[in-house]
Amino acid sequence: MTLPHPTTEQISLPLVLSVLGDPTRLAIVAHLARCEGGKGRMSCSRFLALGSKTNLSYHLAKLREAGITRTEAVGTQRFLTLRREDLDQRFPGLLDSVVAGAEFAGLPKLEETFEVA
Amino acid sequence: MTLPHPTTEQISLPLVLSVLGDPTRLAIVAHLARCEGGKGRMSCSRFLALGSKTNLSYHLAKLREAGITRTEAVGTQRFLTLRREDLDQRFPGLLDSVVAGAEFAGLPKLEETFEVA
DNA sequence: TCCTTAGTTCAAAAATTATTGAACAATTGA
DNA sequence: TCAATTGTTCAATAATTTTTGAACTAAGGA
Repeated sequence: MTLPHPTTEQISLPLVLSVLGDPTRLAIVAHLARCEGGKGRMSCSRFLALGSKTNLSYHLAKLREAGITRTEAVGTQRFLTLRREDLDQRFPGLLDSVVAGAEFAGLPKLEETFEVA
Repeated sequence: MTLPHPTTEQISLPLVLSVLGDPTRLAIVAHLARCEGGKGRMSCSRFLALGSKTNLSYHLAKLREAGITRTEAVGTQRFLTLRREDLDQRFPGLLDSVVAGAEFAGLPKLEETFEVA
């Protein structure tokens, strides 16, 4: 069961910007970038502090559809990773500046977590 | 008659991102950045190809309120400039990467124009 | 003064996005 | 097998954003 992701070339700048413009989604991206040097996989449930299960599912789908995150299904869980390399290739410097700015944006903060699996 | 602009510190990242996420507004910003090394002043009417007078007024107000552009009134005209220094200070690298990405985003293109006044 | 130009404001309508809860599916563990 | 966990989908609602046209303001020029 593979979820649909855009290819690197399909990633659209206006879409990326508007998807990142939502505080909940920006907090998710900032958290992914902060944890394990931005290479971490993280299950959706990590983000439950940011909203209901349903609403989170909606926001995470937006991130995936915009090409910002990759979602892999493992069992009943979904693991999220930042598509850092794809984004850096397509829009050099964008993710870094957004993540840096997000640290001071007063977004909902999530605890640092360590992903074992 | 001075229009309200946020101070540099008031510029909010999520707001900047969502305002730039609209293709019309992104085209305006890309055009401002392209002309005269991004230092150009440009009257609103330069952008009429992108929409009606009323609609443009709406989008330009969004850009101003987000702190992306500065609008000065001169007679009946409004001149727009990019707030490049403020944005660079607040979110280093963001504007450059957005403008670079916008060149390949298939946005509505405006003619290069030369502002005399 | 009267007209034109440049742009805003307002209210309504249209369109899009976000949020919710109920129902569902798939996996995992007891 | 049964129950719990993880998350999705659907339909409805709420909220926000975008677009439009009519009316308006404020200069500037004839």
